[in-house]
Amino acid sequence: MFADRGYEAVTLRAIAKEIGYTHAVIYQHFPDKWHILAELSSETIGLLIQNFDAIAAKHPAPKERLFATSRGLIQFCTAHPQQFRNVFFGPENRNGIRAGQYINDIGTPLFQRFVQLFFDVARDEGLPSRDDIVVAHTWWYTIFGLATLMVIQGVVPDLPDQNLVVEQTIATLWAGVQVVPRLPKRAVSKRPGRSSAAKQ
Amino acid sequence: MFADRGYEAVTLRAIAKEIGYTHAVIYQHFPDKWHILAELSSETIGLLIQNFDAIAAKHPAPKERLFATSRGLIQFCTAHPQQFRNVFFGPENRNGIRAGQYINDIGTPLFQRFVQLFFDVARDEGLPSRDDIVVAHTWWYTIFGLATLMVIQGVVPDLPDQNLVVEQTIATLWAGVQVVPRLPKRAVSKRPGRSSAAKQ
DNA sequence: TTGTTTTATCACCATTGGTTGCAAAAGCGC
DNA sequence: GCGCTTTTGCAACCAATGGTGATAAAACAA
Repeated sequence: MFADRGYEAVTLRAIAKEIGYTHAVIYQHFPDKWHILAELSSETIGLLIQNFDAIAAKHPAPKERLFATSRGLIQFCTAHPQQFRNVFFGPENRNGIRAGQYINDIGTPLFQRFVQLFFDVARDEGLPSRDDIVVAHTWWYTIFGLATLMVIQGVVPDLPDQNLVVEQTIATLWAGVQVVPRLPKRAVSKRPGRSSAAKQ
Repeated sequence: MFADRGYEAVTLRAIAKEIGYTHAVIYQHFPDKWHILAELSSETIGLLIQNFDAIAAKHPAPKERLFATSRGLIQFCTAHPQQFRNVFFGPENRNGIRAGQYINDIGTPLFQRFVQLFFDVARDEGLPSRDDIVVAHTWWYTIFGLATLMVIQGVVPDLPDQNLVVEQTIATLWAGVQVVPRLPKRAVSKRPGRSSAAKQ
């Protein structure tokens, strides 16, 4: 129901009616509404990890594994857009924690798997990188960010064929990491402009 | 107040108290709570465009303009994280429209500016691209997605220096677009796996 | 049959977004 | 100043929501 109508639109009484109970009974299983979403989010991330592992298992060559899992992540997100939104961009509990953060114990392994995968690629392909961990972040952020934008509508209008953008992104990333330019050690704050570097 | 505490946490009565009125008075100026956010979002996007133009004006060389506006977008987003979230990931109105979509008339110019900028870069630098518009999307999505992940906490744990990731991303993108590999025309659906290509 | 624990419900609460009718106030022509 | 209209603000109210006991029914154990 959360996936169909969104978290806010689903009322506890509606859930109760769906399962043939009164809404009060739900509080014997969950401390509050938010924890229902947290439970579901945990399952979603579990599926995401399963998906990641299944794809990785099919591709022994690291480079192909990197490509396939990157595509797989995006496919998974666009296949379950509302779940993805609920997990990472959904409501916060009274402590300002989102479900994705709350179950970070589960989410972290996914990211760590990816970092390991990228290290494998760097070794196997002899990538000329020095800061592999930063480059790994770059790749991951790019893919994850792309998945996000494809799931959340209205950020960018008139997007062409999504698959094309995904492939172009991966191809561009790959071309980029093969060169992996030395960072220019640029000083952002060199210009005496007004306040920048706000860090929230 | 929305920027401080978040949309849901701010009650209309709290707003009314802040301005020294009753909450009923607000409905003489806005049809509902959501439209207050829409109005503020409109201002936010206006600032974003101003910011974009100001940065662009300072950099006559297209390549530097591309770099500077890319950094500027991310800086703006991380400097106003809650506004950014409210605009693009905030609540939907009863028609399922987010503020960012609602004021798309304002948001679209920003994207179009960027596309034009990228075309300038491609011409000026003699980029070997064929599908400039797709590559432009790629760059834009990557930067925008990166900004998103830096604003929404909890998606990726243990991020290293944010500035480093930004610079690495831009450098990688730049290295990539200078090569701009021919897309492999990969057939995602070649493998007979189960349902993919879900398009929401 | 007893006593105990689980399960579900009903009635209730405070708060929220939103509406309505009415009175005070502000404008305005004179 | 006076009478009239329009604007502005408010108190009271509404329905719905998340959440909370007190209590009764059911299940279980002896």
